[in-house]
Amino acid sequence: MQEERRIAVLRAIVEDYVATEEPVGSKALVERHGLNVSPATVRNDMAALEDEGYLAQPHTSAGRVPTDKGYRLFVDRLTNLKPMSSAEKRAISTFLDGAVDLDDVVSRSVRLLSQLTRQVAVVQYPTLSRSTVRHIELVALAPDRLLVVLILSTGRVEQRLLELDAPVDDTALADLRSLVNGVATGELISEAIVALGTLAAARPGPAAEVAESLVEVMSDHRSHERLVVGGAANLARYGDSFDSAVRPLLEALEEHVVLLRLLGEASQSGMVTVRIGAEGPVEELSSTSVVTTGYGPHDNALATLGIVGPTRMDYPGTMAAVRAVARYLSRILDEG
Amino acid sequence: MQEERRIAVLRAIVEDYVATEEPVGSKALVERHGLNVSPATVRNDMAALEDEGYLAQPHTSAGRVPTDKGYRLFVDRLTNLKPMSSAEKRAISTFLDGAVDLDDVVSRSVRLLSQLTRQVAVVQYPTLSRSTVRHIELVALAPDRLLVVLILSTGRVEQRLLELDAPVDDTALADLRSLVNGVATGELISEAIVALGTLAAARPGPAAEVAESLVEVMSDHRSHERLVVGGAANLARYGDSFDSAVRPLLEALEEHVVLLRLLGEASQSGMVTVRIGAEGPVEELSSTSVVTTGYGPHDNALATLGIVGPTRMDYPGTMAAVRAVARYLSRILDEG
DNA sequence: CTTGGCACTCGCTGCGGTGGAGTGCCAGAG
DNA sequence: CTCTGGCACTCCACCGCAGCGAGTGCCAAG
Repeated sequence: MQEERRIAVLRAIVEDYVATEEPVGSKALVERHGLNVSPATVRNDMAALEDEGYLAQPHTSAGRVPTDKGYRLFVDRLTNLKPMSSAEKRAISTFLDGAVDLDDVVSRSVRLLSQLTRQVAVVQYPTLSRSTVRHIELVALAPDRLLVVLILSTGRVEQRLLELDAPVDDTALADLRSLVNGVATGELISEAIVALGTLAAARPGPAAEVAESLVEVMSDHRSHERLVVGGAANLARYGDSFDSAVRPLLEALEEHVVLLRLLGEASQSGMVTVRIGAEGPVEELSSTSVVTTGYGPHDNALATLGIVGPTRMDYPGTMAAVRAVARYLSRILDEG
Repeated sequence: MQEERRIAVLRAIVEDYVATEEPVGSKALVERHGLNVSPATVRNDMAALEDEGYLAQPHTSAGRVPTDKGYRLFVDRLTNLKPMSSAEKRAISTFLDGAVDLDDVVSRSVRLLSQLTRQVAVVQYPTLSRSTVRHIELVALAPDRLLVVLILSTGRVEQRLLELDAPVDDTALADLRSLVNGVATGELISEAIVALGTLAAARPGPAAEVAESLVEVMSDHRSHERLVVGGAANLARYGDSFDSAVRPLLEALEEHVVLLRLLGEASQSGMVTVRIGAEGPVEELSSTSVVTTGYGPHDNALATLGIVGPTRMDYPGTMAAVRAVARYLSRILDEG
């Protein structure tokens, strides 16, 4: 079956190229991998793969290099990911088990992920939109200044200062507190926003002010979608193609809005998504790949995590690492 | 006065080298700057400056390059910083005035500073240790689970979950709340820690637990000294000397502990501190300079901000930008 | 102390030649 | 129809070499 062998050749080329960073030729291929055919045969296959757009040569009479389409096929045909070694598994648990709060969990995850994959890691905070309101607290800093504190089921805490039009006394504050809690506690964020909106319309005065402030906090895009980036030092391994590749990437990493779009569509937990080169939505990052997956308690993905790296990367290993961290993280959120 | 001219020569070399990134020779020097002497004279001065360690040549028969010691002298002899253009001044105010809370102020400052200097900017959060306790709030998530919220005079809010040994009811909670607030509100963090410590010793039970938790939050190093980094994309301008210079720098930027040591000793607000090359405490960063200054309300420095960049940088401009941002930031904290 | 002159150093650039890895194609064998 | 060995060909990467030019150090004169 020559079709099957071609896939094997492609796989071998991808593996070699990822390992050596150099165009790979027919002779070296048959030697390093146990292909029981001659170099000439492999050459024919390579020519065919090139015609179909899976390979490219930097210049005539050089070895072949996978194209984005080639990586795509390689990833799609990937049957089983490189399993985590027991050392790696141990590293994951010792790394994450010591975390004390949500911030800590997230920042540890970023470090872990960037170390495991030796790439730039990105972890999004569990999104508000699918979590529920655990409690709302109002703290009087002055008679007409409130601190509005929103506590979510994920352990996330958001707060905001609110200047009231008129001062309120302690009993009025207690009433307010139980009012907004009665309306919002236990609800999904999306539902709480609606409920507080109607409350604001129905009860003008301080209640409306507080409710509006809460709605603002809940729908505030910035706090909605916070994320943490780590492992930028791994970019130093790019070496060549520096200004063209690293600079836009570094810029994108600081533009969290862009990053969020990058993580954007990655779906349910369990499924690892790979975006190769120009498949992504950010044109400056057309020479990088993004490996992401969703995570969250009870297998519904509250947020996304993943890595960004060169298209020439160890996909099986990276995908396995991303999946493993996401699973462990989900488990932790389950417990907390 | 030949001594004076030597300083002028050094200054001219530094300026040219910073601008061109290339070793500068005697002829180009007299042309570009209005030195009314011949190249030969300059050559003599350069040889003298090299003997004294202020200059170096990459190789025989190349131009001269300033040494760290040369930059040091240049900076010390700096009488007046490059004034901010009115456009820059406008940029600063429009950039910072829209900020809504402390997080926002800090992150905007980082962006601003990195854009003004085209270097990597670092801004430390106003330190807890010199700020005071504005309010403490206890929120019952469950009968035996409290959320302890600490609000500081800087607007900073810290929170922590606390599992109690025994459940407390609402009235007991109110008592606890007024107890800890009575002891700590209005105090400096350092004093509040002491007061809460004695409270914990005197009143075992839930009060002690709450007090200990608060002490922990207050002395927690991690929350103590948070900082934000921005403008890493500017590292792309390093171009050459890549792996040797950028990689350790990127690593240091993620190691906030290291960065804090770097900002460390920078003193009162108003004074801009410059650490050149190996003068700093981090040996991996011996080819970079750090320009920092303190900032905070009422001219006492709560925290430090600054930039990290190559020793070959525009010191007058950078120092002016750092000072300008720090002043503006201090003013904002004054008002808030 | 400054200046012009002069010999010298040495990195940078462009050039041709060579070696070798790799290819494409073809004819023959299974 | 597929695989294989052979062969001619193509280029890139590497090397050594020469010429150029910017820059220096030193010296003797103003």
